[in-house]
Formats: sequence, structure tokens, C-alpha cells
Amino acid sequence: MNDSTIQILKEILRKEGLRYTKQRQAVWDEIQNSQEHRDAEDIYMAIRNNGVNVSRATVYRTIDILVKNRMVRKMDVGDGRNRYEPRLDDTHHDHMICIETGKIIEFYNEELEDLQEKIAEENGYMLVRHIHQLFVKPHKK
Amino acid sequence: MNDSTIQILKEILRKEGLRYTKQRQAVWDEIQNSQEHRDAEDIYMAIRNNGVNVSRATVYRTIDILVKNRMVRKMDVGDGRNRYEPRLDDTHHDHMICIETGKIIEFYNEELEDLQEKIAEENGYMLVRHIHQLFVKPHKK
DNA sequence: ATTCGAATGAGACTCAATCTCAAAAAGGGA
DNA sequence: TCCCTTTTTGAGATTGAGTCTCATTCGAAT
Repeated sequence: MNDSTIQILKEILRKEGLRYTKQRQAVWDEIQNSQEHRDAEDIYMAIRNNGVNVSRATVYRTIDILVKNRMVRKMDVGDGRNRYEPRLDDTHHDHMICIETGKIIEFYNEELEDLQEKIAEENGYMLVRHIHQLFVKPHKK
Repeated sequence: MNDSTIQILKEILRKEGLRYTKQRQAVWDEIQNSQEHRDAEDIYMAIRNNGVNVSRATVYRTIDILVKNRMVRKMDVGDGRNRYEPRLDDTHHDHMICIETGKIIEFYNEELEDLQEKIAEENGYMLVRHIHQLFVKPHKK
């Protein structure tokens, strides 16, 4: 909605040789303005509820562009629907998912990051990216 | 195929109040006799090629029983098809996937395991299970 | 061997995600 | 501003992994 993120989106589209459209802006706004981890259907419905006409196909297509350009992070929670979250400040983190409440908690641990690189190196590889999710439950009182 | 794993399967089915069938045996044999990380379709085709009549539904249903009883491990590689591997000796490990060759390498690191528990604890949770995959590429010479 | 509840198989169904292609919109030029 | 070309969009069809249905078959206890 605010000027600076409109400029960020325009810049990315220009770089990719793509056009700036209100649907693309709406998808980016919707993801960017929420700190939740929502699926494509939720994002699609939210945009429609805001009165912007958009199709599921466009939502998926736009998300792909945003993911490719690191504006959005795609996460596979293992239930068949991918979740998306904004990635504006590019602070990397992983997720902890409560199996009782479904709550998603973000975490980041430097030691853990280093260890993963070390493990890849030990096997003769370079770490490109990783998927890491902790499924947890609350401590009983 | 060999007597001991037949007995293991029979024991689990008995415990679950389920019947011993040649289809269930065939699914277990097929997974147990391979160290690959295959998807349900591959397992289904392999069984049929061995001359055993089985349906996809039965393959999926049997895999669920085996996963529940920790005979088989289900892994989500993020491409929409789950992979399965035998878990007879129950040695826990995670996976490293080469993005260039598709090769899957198993790894285990005690420090990494401890760290994950610690992170869950720090947030007031108990670690139940985790998904951890490293996407890597070979070092350039 | 009989009996009866469980297991199987063929194919229908689900659901997220992708594809198709005619119609609409973007944006550069004049 | 109006054109013109090319890209984008949208509605609905399609895909594909996995699940469900239910008539038929099978296991195993007696």
C-alpha cells in the first residue's frame, strides 16, 4: 500500500521484463501486510474481500514471481498446502509448529545454521538452502 | 522375504488387530528390500512387476500401517510425492538432497539433534519430531 | 468346512496447483 | 490521445498424489 513497497515491486517486475498490474500489486500487498503464514486460498480470498478482482491462477503465478525474487518465502508444512510469508527484511528463520494448536513460531539459531553448512561441507557439498521444521507440543504442567 | 521380517510384520498386524495378507507382505518386502527412497507409485509398480496383484489403494493403506508402526519412514522432499524408506534398525537420520543429480544422502549429527531439542525447550515446547533437509550442490573443482 | 468381519480392487473422488486460450489490459510510439 | 503489439488475466479444464466407496474376496477362528 505504501509508496516504498510499490517501488520495490515495480523494480522487480522491470528487472524481469514483466508488466506492473493491479493484480500483482494486490497479491504483494496482501502478503506483505500480514505476518501470518497463509496458504494461497486464504490470500486469494482476502484479496477478493478487499474488492480486487483476481483469479486463483494469477495469485499462484504472482506468488511464483515473488518467491523467485525473494520477496516471499514459501514453506511446506507437510499438510499439502504451501504457506507464504513476506520476506522484506530478509531475516532468515525456520519454523516450529505446535501439533496441538497449529501455531507457527519462528526461530533462528546461528549455531544451527553453521552446523548445517559444516555437515554439507563434510560430505563434499555446498549448502544451497534447507527445510527445517520442528513439530512440537506444549509442556504439560 | 526372509523369515525374521515376516515374523516382525505378523507381530505388528496382530498387535493392531489386523490380518496378515500377501499384499501387506508384498508391500513390506518391497520397501524393506530396497535402500532407495522411493515413492508410492514406484513401490506399486515394483510389486506388480514381481507378479503380485495389488492395488494402489492397498499400497497406500499398507504404507500407513507401516509408518505408524515405525517400520517405514515417510519423507517429504517438497516435490509433491512422499518417499519411503525402511526403518528396521531405527537409526534416525536426516537427508541431504543434491539439486543437480537428485541424489539423496543420509546424515546424522548428534549435536544437531541436541540443538533442536534445546530450541524447542527454550520456547516452552517439547520436540516431537522434525523435518530437516539440506539442499546442496557439489563443490566446483 | 462354515461363518462373518476384515481386506481388497477398480475406479470415482478430492483438492492444491497448473495449464489453456480467448479476451482484456499494459505501455511504448506517434 | 489513440494505436498497436505483446503480455496478462480469468474461467474453467486438467493434472496428479492420495483417499474413499462398496461389492466381492479372503483370513482365520471355531
